Amino acid sequence: MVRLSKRVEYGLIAIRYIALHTNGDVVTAKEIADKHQIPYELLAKVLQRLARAGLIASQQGVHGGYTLARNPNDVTISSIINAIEGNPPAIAQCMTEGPESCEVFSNCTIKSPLTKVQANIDQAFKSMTLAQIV
Amino acid sequence: MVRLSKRVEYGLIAIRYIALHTNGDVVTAKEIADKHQIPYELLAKVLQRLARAGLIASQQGVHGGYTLARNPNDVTISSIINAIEGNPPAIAQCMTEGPESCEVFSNCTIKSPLTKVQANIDQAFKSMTLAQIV
DNA sequence: ATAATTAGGACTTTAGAGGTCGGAGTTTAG
DNA sequence: CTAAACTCCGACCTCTAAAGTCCTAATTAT
Repeated sequence: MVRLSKRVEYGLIAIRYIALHTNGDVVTAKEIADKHQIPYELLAKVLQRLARAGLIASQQGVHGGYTLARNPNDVTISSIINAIEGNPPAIAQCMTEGPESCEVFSNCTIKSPLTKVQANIDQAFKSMTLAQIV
Repeated sequence: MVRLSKRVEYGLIAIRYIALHTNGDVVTAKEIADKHQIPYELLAKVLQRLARAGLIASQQGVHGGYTLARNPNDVTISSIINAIEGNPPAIAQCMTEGPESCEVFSNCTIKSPLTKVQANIDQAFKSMTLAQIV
């Protein structure tokens, strides 16, 4: 419960690695997968999402790979998760998908306190940047 | 991702309801299930766990049911989750089950930052009590 | 041309959450 | 002393979403 997905774990490991190795050179998906023993195919897709979100820059073709696209201080953990998952981390469905997604919304007596807990958690993810984890 | 389980949602709704209705009378599992339209069987088990953990008191037999066993100020959201799930909410496996549970632990480059995020989240769950959600 | 890379859709597998069932133990009422 | 209304609890089924795999482009340096 309240676990981060593997995709997010892999994404964090990967973007950290890229941040540490962006010195002119690009980093390939294969390299990251090998070094950390994580499934290449899955990692590749995570990297693609990070690229689409503009957090990392991709270069195709031979000698292609990834580099960091932003200042590590400007990349929050929250934005990384958002790029990978498509929505921010939420402890309840109605917090990502709105009230109407919850069939018992009107019977739900705990949304208000949960919203506060959610705000705390949001803060935890937003207050940490890539710069702090390299 | 990072969702609370239904069991925890039901547990929170239930213990809140019990807290609100503990005036000499007991509250039955059926009553809570009906009022909130949640599956009776599942709720029953959640209540049993809360009882075993000493958060609520159960009385068996006809006219049996549940009452609150502690002062609402002494019951944290964290302790409720713990009672229901068996372990505290953790964003990564190695945080509940220890380093050896993670087969890539030595390759994991993000445990230290994640531990900090985890601490924040723990705090969010510990700092809110049942008294605050009734 | 070809080899190395990213891009991305479709598919299969797996684990765990959610839910159900059946039966046993406990207590009060009649 | 029996029946009814409860809690208790393990075993089981089901369903979904996460995790992982596979296949086929598109791109680019050599």
